[in-house]
Amino acid sequence: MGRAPCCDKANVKKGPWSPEEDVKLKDYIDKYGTGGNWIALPQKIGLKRCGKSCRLRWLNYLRPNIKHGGFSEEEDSIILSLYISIGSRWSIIAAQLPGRTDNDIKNYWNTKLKKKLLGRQKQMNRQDSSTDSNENNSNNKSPQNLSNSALERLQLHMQLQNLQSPFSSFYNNPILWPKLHPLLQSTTATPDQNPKLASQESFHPLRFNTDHQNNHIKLAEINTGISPLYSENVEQSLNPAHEFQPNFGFSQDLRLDNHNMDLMNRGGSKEFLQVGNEFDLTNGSSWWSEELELERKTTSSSSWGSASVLDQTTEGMVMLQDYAQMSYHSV
DNA sequence: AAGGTCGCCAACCGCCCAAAG
DNA sequence: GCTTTGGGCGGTTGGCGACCT
Repeated sequence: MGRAPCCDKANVKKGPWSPEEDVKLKDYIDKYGTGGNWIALPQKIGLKRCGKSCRLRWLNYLRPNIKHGGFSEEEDSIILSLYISIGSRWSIIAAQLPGRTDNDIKNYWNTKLKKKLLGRQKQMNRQDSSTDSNENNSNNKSPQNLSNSALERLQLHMQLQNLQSPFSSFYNNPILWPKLHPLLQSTTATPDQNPKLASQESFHPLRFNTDHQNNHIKLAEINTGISPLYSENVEQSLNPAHEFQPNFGFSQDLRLDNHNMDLMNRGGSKEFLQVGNEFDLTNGSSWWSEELELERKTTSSSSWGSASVLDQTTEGMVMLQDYAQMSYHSV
């Protein structure tokens, strides 16, 4: 036997909300709040709506300071980088974009942004194949080992690497970097504060060596500097890489950023940040493995399709390893 | 002008999870 | 420790307008 429905479906109105219904709901919540019980709310107001429907209407439309449409390129970048990093967790992504709802972002992604980016990818693939059709192209990894979701995210990531516009700011903005150790996402410095950093031509916080045969990722190098091109919200310069303390002694130089708190809360352990650390992606003990487990769990019913658990694990590993190589390999 | 197709987006559905009883 | 319940979430649907043939 299934769960009892949350409301009497027969006596509940469905479909678009009328302006009168909107006014009723908004006025009530403005005056009295939700009362912590959405299910009881419509009865109190005299609306023939399901409580969940009221909640959705409020959150997605009536709530103050909601923005609709007109996504900026910066917002595009944030959505994209977070999608690559965490997948379709729209509520988390929405939390990084004030005024945006998860529904809005989801719709925007599905109808516009994804097509925009994958369209560019196809265009580029065509160019690649016309100029170099016989050569093995690392961007065209065999798809049979990857789910659509994973493949899509890989494609988008590679897309990002190759695009100069409109996401050229992506690699200059640590906040937008995908799935780094969270503490490393939140720090900033200017070239004049740290000339050493200013001389860097490019910057990647972590570099990994990957061992495909043994399913390991090894942290080969940590660069505690920051992109010299990124100078927003400057707080202080960072220790150069050689001052990095293996026991994580630099933690006080790093700033937690409320904007990124969600990601940080999900984030990794201090042990992650030690050169030479190896991560066996199959044993469930590392940050990567936790991410992988989360990935597997949250996508098991949809994105991974009907693949077996073993396949899913392998698939996730392939993705993470390739991801580490592509994202963090030194230049 | 009319019918068909496509794209967008508000809203619904059903599942999961945590809190309450 | 269990069942029930409501909130939250992501996937999907359906209506509608714009565009195409």
